[in-house]
Amino acid sequence: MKPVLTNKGKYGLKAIVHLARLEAGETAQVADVAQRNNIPKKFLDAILLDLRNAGMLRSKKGPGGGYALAKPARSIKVGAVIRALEGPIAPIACASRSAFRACEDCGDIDTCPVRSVMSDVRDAIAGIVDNTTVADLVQRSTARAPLHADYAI
Amino acid sequence: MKPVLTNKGKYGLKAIVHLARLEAGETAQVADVAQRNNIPKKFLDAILLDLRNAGMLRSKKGPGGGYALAKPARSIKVGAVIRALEGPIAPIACASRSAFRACEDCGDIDTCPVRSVMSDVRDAIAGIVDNTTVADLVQRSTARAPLHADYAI
DNA sequence: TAATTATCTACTAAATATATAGACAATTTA
DNA sequence: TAAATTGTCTATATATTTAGTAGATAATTA
Repeated sequence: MKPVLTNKGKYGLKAIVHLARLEAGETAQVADVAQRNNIPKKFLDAILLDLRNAGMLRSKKGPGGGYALAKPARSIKVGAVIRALEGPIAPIACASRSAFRACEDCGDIDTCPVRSVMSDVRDAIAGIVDNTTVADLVQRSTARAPLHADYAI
Repeated sequence: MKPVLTNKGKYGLKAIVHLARLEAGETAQVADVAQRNNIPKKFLDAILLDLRNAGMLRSKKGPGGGYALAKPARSIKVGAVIRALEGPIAPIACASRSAFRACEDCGDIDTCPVRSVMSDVRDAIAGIVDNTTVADLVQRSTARAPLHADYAI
């Protein structure tokens, strides 16, 4: 298995977490997001545009402009970000729900053992990415203490 | 996400299921496995060699030779086949157990939200592929009736 | 010895990932 | 209105990976 999550997806997730940390009404510029996260600026341009076109971000041109979330971080699923930037999450097209396509070498799709196990994998991946939100990522990246730290002082 | 399971892995799984269906002591030749599964013969050569070197198959040269499983199908995990042919299953190197590698752009690996969620994804994938054996695949590809068909005649 | 079958090395072509360059459009502020 | 700023769009370039092919070599059997 080669890069399932490419740099594009990784950069996009890092950037949207960055934006989710902004105060309400605040915007961040691409150059700043790029620098703070070690992302090539021009590459990030295209990534943020994809996320904007997917409805997750809003943008504003000109001085004082920049990017911000278009909706609450808790309503943006990690799976949506990944699908917008990388396409379907299924390990193989014949196991995809959103972009199903039969293999040319496959005789009977209903009894294909590869498709069977890869469908299970697809569901397992979706179970994680569609039940984790950008807000969850913000919380994880902020919390440096172990879980249940609220029991401590 | 691009091809997580490439043709190499798909062909390898199909081939090992083919071999798992053989009678005990029987072997199959590469040309036959290739033809029956619509796999390019030369490509399959390299794939079976990898699986052999990983200890899952045994081979014999000359007339009457061929390939066979080196151990019971129920002891060969799908995850082992995939790892042998495609490398680590983690979606990103920083979330891999067997081939961990930090991202160059990552500041603090312990609080990286991308690594956190991708580690969950890795565990979810492993939960499937390391709990499914080649014997399971044989069973699935044979059973055409719905589950619990044993209640029917 | 001849036929068969796996094994090994090298190479090619196509697709994908990872950017970079530069013009253009919108907005703000002086 | 002019100038600076910032996002948007199109095109191009390079490196890596995938997917496969070609051909020689080694082992085994009949």
